[in-house]
Amino acid sequence: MDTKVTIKEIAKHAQVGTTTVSRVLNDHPYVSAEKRRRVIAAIKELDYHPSQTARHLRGSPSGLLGFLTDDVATTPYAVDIIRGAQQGAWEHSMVLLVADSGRNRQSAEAAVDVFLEREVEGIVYAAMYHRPVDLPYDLERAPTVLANCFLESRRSPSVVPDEVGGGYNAAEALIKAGHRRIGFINLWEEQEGVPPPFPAINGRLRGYRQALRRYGIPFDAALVRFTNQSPADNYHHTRSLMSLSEPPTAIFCGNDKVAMTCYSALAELNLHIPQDVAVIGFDNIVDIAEGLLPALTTIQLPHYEMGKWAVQYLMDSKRDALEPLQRQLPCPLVPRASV
Amino acid sequence: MDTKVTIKEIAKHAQVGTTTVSRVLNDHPYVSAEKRRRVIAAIKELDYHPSQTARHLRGSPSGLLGFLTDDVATTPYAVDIIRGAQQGAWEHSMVLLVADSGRNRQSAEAAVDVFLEREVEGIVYAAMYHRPVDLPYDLERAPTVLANCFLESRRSPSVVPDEVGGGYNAAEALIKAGHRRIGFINLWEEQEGVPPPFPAINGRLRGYRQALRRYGIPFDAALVRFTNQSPADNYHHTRSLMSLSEPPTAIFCGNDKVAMTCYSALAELNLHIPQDVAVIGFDNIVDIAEGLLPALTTIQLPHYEMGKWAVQYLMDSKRDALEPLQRQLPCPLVPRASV
DNA sequence: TGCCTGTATGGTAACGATACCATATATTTA
DNA sequence: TAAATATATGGTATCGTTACCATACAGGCA
Repeated sequence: MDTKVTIKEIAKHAQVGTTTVSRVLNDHPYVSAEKRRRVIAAIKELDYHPSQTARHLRGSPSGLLGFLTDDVATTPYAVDIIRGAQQGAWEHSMVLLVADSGRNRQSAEAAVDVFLEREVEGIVYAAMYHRPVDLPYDLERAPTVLANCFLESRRSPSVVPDEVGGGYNAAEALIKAGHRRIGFINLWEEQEGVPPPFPAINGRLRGYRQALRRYGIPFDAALVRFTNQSPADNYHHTRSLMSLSEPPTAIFCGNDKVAMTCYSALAELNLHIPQDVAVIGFDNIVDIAEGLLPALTTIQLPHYEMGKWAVQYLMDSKRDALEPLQRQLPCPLVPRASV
Repeated sequence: MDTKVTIKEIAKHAQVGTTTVSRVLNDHPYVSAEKRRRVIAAIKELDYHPSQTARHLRGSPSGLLGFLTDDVATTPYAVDIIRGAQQGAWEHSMVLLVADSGRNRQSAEAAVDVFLEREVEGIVYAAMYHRPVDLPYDLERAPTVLANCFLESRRSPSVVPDEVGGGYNAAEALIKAGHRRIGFINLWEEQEGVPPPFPAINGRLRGYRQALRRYGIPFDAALVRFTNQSPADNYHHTRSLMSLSEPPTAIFCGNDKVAMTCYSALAELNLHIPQDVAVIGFDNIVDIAEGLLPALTTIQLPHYEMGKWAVQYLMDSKRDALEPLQRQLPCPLVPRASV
């Protein structure tokens, strides 16, 4: 690189003082048209770019946001959170600094230290699946918004998917298509025999029940299953549901992967989708949903929106303390051909 | 936040000069054990963190790397490139600044300007699928490494998947399992009737042919198909392959999505995988590959590795000019149950 | 004893941009 | 016409850190 060009050289080149150059750069008044013109010409000619570093040292905000994830790579589209955050940051003329917290608390602390050394104006802590988390650093250290996760204590603002609404939307879509017996293969993840606190599981079930109630359909526990998400288990539950004395005419699958196995199981039974049985998924893993035949109707998780919201909220409440608002974003229906 | 604590306060608190504090911070010699102890104590007590901004202004390198993507979100795991880059950066004590280039050249230029204003030490330009690109900014502006894409001119170093090797690996896995008639449903993407230059397509086909040649199996053009990637077309080609007078005993699918449709088509024909027909995919979209029954044997794209390599190369050749090395990383076999 | 070298220490000028202050001229108002 | 105000302009201290310089004193050597 050539030696970087500074404001001084612009000043010399345009035959003005450095102050005048600074005034032009920041649109301050009290610069004659003639000098402004000369300065702008010099900037163009020398390809000058102001140093953010110097600006920041002088007192301007850093223009930096930290984005910290747990790197548990589960569902691939969760990374849309980062795209949303990036977009939000861009709209506020901010840049995103990303790090992942690694597996241990120590390297997470280190990542936050790195953020703070660069004086980020805020941190988005994002989880790859919706769950409660322990923040791996002291909350006081920087304004923080949680995305796709939350603190049990609710002391930080957070933005998460409205799982209840998503479950409701799924069930309602099936009901509106005329179904009254709706199987539900919900997710499950044992942890030492204790029911997991994951909002996806309980929330979607509550939404499912709400929809039934709303449309006057009695709840039948036999229709609700829990899968450990192995294809074998998904398969088993589909078969089991369909062999009930009064089998469902529609199946709400806990996620698109379950739906995928469900398709195969139904195909083996020679049941056609959606004529014989309607199927609805959850997550909108596009590769799966559009790859299946017929294409899978499913529910979208608002990953992109959560990332964007988190940054937005961080920016909006810049000066004030951060209200620990717990925001839920809708999980809309993505209608395709399976209902 | 409290007013940030500076080196001066540490100096006062430890009753030494600022220079001594700086020396302790940077492990310079000529500090007595006693003063070193006092300084370290003061740093701990006041929770001091040095300002990277000031350091950088003073002349240290910025410690920043820019990561720029085209945001064409296609295959979800491509974002592993960013994880790899992040990991690589971390290992070099660098931080990653991410931006996406937006749809148009203009906003890409703007993103690069942002990078340069912060004096990134290098830029990784990553594409979401393997292809030739036009760099949306002037190469001279910063040392650049391309990941998952390349310049036609090859003037910048780049790291891409070894598509030929991947195709070879897939075909070889099938051959080693005893298959001699191997169908290949390759990808295709028409662009005004002109065959696309995408390396995935040509490379994998070449690999497939190499493997056949290596094992003395004659090439049969009837076994090679091209799909526009719509489920309908994938389906059609599977059926068509299986209705040949001498149908294949194994099918190499251009990607996992194709394989997914292939599974359904074979199920309808009452053909079992892998007993009747073996299937192999490409991409290792885990949600698909592990969700299918039987689990799909496939080829892994080295996304994570490309990200990491790009950063590594950028760092290794920091001082010297960047040799325009064109690196190919292997696409290894991921054996599961479908072969 | 005088001089060098090695150790220890702190003052201060940079780095690049901006805010404050001082100054100078032009324009308005009493 | 004098005074007050608006417009224009540049010098310089400052942000937090480090490099350079100056200083000081210890011990080693001739």
